[in-house]
Amino acid sequence: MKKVITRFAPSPTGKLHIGGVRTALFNFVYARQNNGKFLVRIEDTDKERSTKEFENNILENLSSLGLVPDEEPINQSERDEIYIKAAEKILESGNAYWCDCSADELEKMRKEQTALGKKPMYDGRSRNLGLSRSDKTVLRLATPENGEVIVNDLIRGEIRFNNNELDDLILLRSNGSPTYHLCNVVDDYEQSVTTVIRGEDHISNTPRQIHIQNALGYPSLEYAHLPLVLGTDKKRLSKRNAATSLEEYKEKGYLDTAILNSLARLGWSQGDKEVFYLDELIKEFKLEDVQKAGAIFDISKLDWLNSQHLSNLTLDEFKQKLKPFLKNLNIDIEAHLNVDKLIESMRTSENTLSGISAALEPYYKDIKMYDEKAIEKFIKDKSRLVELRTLLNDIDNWNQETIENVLKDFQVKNELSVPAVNQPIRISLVGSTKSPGLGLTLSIFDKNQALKRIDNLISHLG
RNA sequence: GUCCCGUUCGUCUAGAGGCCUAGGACACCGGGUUUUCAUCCCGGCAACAGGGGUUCGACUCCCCUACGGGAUGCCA
Repeated sequence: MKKVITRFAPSPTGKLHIGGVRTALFNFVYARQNNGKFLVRIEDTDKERSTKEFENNILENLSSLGLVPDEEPINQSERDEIYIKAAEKILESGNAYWCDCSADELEKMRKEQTALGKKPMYDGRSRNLGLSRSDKTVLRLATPENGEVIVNDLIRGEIRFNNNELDDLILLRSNGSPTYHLCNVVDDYEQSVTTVIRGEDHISNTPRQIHIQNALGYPSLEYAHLPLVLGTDKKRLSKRNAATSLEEYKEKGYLDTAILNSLARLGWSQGDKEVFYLDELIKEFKLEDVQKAGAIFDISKLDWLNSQHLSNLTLDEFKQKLKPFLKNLNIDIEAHLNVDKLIESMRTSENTLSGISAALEPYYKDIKMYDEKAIEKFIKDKSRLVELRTLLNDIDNWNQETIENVLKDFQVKNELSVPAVNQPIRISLVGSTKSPGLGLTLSIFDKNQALKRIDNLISHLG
């Protein structure tokens, strides 16, 4: 049995895309569960659109997710020689020919075909012309005209294509540079790739690539075409309908593990289990069980998954993850008297780290803005607040239990409703009516801070 | 247009001819806990695209239609 080798082959024409992450993940997991290798190959043959910046973004993000390739990634842009050699081999074997059709001519041809209701495709007009190489000729593969190619797909089974549906694709451009199909096939062979796991949008490329393999005498590969990740408009996820780059999700405060989890569950499931970590995926994932239909990426499921992954973190881990998000708000996470108590009581307040950070802001900084509606509803005049301040000021033993008892006594004695007592204090402390239990919230601040905040609200009321 | 792939609750999915009165999760709605918010717990709503076969029996198998997506580049 040959060692399984998978690869993720992005072209660096944009930041690491969430759909790309899923492709990489499935490649990684499949390699791991077969004790094989996971490779990354940068397909930067399009010199116009490829940038080093994007390449670095892809590589860095991949490794931050833990999808680390087992070998140093290679760049196709540095391997022209190998591809050209392969192209020459195909030419020598008689399976390729030079074609001098201009862009205009080809466009005209396609228009005519379309007008006749035919599939626009190169008609092979230069095939038997015996042209030789020039700066105006491209090298085309002589695709078999009859018969069919069968793609054996791990997810979809056999897919058949008639050879007469396939036109003679370009191997070498007129400037001599190799094209995607050639490079892709050659590198899969050169890197001993055994299994190609990629997006469904490549299905129709597969028979063409198989023809190149055949012309080169390469062994056949295993294929798995993944359903596409879709936006809510049912079209492939694009900037038009959602955040597409991994970076954007990280910046919003989604955990790597949660992102991976939600991507894995898109198109695949295992019983009733929803929460997965990478090691569990490696144990339980089955490529054959992947769904065939495209799947809409639902942010609310990610939100929930994120909350699950967040709650599975220890307090220390959680604080580490939160730290940079607070820093973005100019907050030093340790700059609070009761950091651990505060963070622990607030960690379920929102689903994302950025959301939690925002919710934490009033605990670290003075209240900039009070919820005026809440003030209107719960604070008729400041006299009660003044009264409560005195009450709290008299507490010597400043802890949650004592505070709660004092407030309860006051509330019962004066026959007041709980909100009538609690909400004014809460608004003083955090600016709104949202906070953990009041005794807990008060004890998170020290007595002086708490009284100060009450004073601030009193003076705000004027 | 042509070729290819697909189609179960709003969304992700379970379902390999009787186990389906179609299960779970998210979302949503209602209730409980917290007399705030969030968490948590309980409950509810909600789907086999349509039509033909095959079969004693079809979500499951076959065909057609419809719809959706992908591909049709000297992009990858």
